[in-house]
Amino acid sequence: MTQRKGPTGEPGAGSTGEAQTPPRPPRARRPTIGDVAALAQVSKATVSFVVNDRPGVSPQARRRVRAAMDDLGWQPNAGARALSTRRWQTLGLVIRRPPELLSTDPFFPQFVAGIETGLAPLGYALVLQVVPDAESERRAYERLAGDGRVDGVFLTDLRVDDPRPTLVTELDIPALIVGPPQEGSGVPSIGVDDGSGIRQAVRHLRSLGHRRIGHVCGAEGYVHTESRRIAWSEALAEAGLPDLPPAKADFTGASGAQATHRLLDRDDPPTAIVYANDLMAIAGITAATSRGLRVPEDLSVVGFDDIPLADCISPPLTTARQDVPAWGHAAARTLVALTEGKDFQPVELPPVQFIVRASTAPPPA
Amino acid sequence: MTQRKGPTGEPGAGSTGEAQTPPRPPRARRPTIGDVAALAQVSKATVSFVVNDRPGVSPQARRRVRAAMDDLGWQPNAGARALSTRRWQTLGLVIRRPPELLSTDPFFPQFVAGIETGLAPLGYALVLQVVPDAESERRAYERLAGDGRVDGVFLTDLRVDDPRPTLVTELDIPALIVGPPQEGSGVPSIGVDDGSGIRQAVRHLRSLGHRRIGHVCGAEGYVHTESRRIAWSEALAEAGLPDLPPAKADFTGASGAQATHRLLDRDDPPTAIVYANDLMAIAGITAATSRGLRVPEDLSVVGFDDIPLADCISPPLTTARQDVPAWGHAAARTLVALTEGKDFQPVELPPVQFIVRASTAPPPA
DNA sequence: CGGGCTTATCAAACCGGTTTAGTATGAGAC
DNA sequence: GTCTCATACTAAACCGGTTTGATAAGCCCG
Repeated sequence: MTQRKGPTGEPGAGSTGEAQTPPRPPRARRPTIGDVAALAQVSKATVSFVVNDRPGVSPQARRRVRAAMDDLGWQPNAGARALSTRRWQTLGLVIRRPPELLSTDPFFPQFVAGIETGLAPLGYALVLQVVPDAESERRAYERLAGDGRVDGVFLTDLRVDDPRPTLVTELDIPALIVGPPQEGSGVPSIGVDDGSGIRQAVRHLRSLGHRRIGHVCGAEGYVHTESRRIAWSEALAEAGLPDLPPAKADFTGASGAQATHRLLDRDDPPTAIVYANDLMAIAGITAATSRGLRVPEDLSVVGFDDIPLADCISPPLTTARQDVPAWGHAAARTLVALTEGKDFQPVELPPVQFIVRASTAPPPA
Repeated sequence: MTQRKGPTGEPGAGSTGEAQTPPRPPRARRPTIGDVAALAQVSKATVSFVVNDRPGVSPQARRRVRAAMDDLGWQPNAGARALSTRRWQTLGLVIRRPPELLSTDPFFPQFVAGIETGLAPLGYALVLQVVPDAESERRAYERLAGDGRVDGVFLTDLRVDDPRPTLVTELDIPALIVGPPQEGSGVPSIGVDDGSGIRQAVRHLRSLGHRRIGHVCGAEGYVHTESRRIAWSEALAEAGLPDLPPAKADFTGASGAQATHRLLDRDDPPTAIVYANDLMAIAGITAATSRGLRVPEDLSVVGFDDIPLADCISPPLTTARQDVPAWGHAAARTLVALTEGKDFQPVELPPVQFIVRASTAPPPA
């Protein structure tokens, strides 16, 4: 836990009791393009041409410059370059999550990893901000856009009537919505139809013979909460099944358990429940089991996300999975293209995959 | 999924078939310090003094400058400022994780959130890189340090004989190890003693009457895998309990289940198992149950992390929890201080908390 | 009323790159 | 031998801030 200050201890200093810390050696000045130019006996402009692969440099000069770069271990300074080119090679991601949901959501780390795979080969970096509330969120975007720290921003976890599409338009910064398109917002979007996972779930349960299929919603106000609820509701109608009121919850395990109890307390309890995420589904299994129900014999359960735990529990969870890293990858490439002034090209993403495990079975007779 | 191009549709364009996209309006030039200076009728230097709260500006001038800033909505350009001050106000975090572990680990998102709470008030930003292997990891640090994009870097998930402390010393960039101190590395560190959670677990099980307490390790090569294994081993010795060979695993659910079976296949199977993380512990419960053992009556199980699911499953998991956001917060403040040339001050973190739930009980008679 | 001293202000240099406009060189055409 | 015309190369301007050194103005005092 203590820092070694390098090999040169000061033997006398210790006994004096003074805080006589040996001065840390100043950070070495890094070489600049000027140093490289001098060593290679060319002008700064020539060095710049070489590193940016532009024509008009003789092979000899090019060699000398490369040698000088290697010699000095020079890398162009990102700030100086950004100042000239007005291109930061950096994208911004602002995540607004209540702390209690942060470590539960499998989306965020996978998405970030996917973004990286898209960004790294392009030499782009990602600046990340995690904010607790709407006000900090707005400030975060304003700062990112205002001080020119990023070339573009992602908009994730859209809410209904989200102010951010308007905000980024005002801030005049390239942006990409990660999720279903927001008609009329003017902001391009990239996302998969996650309702399809829910529809597959309902069809799967219907084909097993279920007729009363409940739904436990995610946190209110998110578009992906709504789209999953609506997909469930429409799939019921399409299958000619009776409507049930959806049980509100908020993606947390505790809320999922409560919602499960509410559904099972009904006079006509569902024989199957489709949850808006796996965490609630697993909590729901536990809740049902605690009431003496067996899963899947008495109650079928379907989750959403396919978290790593989904097949480590008993019974293994039937759920829907999106290829989140691929999504992040595509989002990164799309936003980079947008910041480079290219026109928006919609991208095809791998569809949501429905995974049947052992938490679903025919309803009790 | 398609982009609206603004309210002015071009009615004729559609039928021609040409890709006659209306030219996107160029991004507006943002105001510069010069614009503010001109509007306030002062020099750029005076504006700079005002924004940086330096003395030597009359109240009148100060007012005029502030008014002009508000009028134009000016924010200093981060790159230009960084170029002059050589301070980026940005920290780097490189995460190297095999993809399959990325979404399982509760540490990473919480830690990032904690970093943010430390960084945001200081006006600092975080650039994040996620890399798949050692080679990309080294390149990531070299790039971050070399192009001056960050003022300092975090080192997380240290491995035994990790090359990074040496690397950051060579790269001459402020760095902070997140985890137990690496003696002799010269790199300061901040971390809690996570062995204490394991020791508490062993003592807890011992006091319940257990005598054969097994351990399922994390992925090989990580210092936190080793420190947990060693803590378990030492705690056994200290409690006068017989040594058992640790069961190797890699933090994944599948490996945890396998390791559990190996332990339970022994002639003298343990009556309690301490897992290096919750995911393996939960998979272990499922594995044990599938063999007809009851948890906790026949086998006690202890996890590590306290993931949100830990108390949503049956039985709720006894586990150890660290205050990861606080850790991230402290790490951020410490690294910022380091980049500002201040001396390293070790920080006291809240200790690991041991949480007793229902997955532990006295051993069978 | 002139000299010393503080305070407010600004022009210019600087950070480290990119880009532009212009010069030097040599080959090829006539 | 001169007149294009590429091609290789460079000096200088520029990006948008910070910082330095100099100057001007105001004040107090003898």
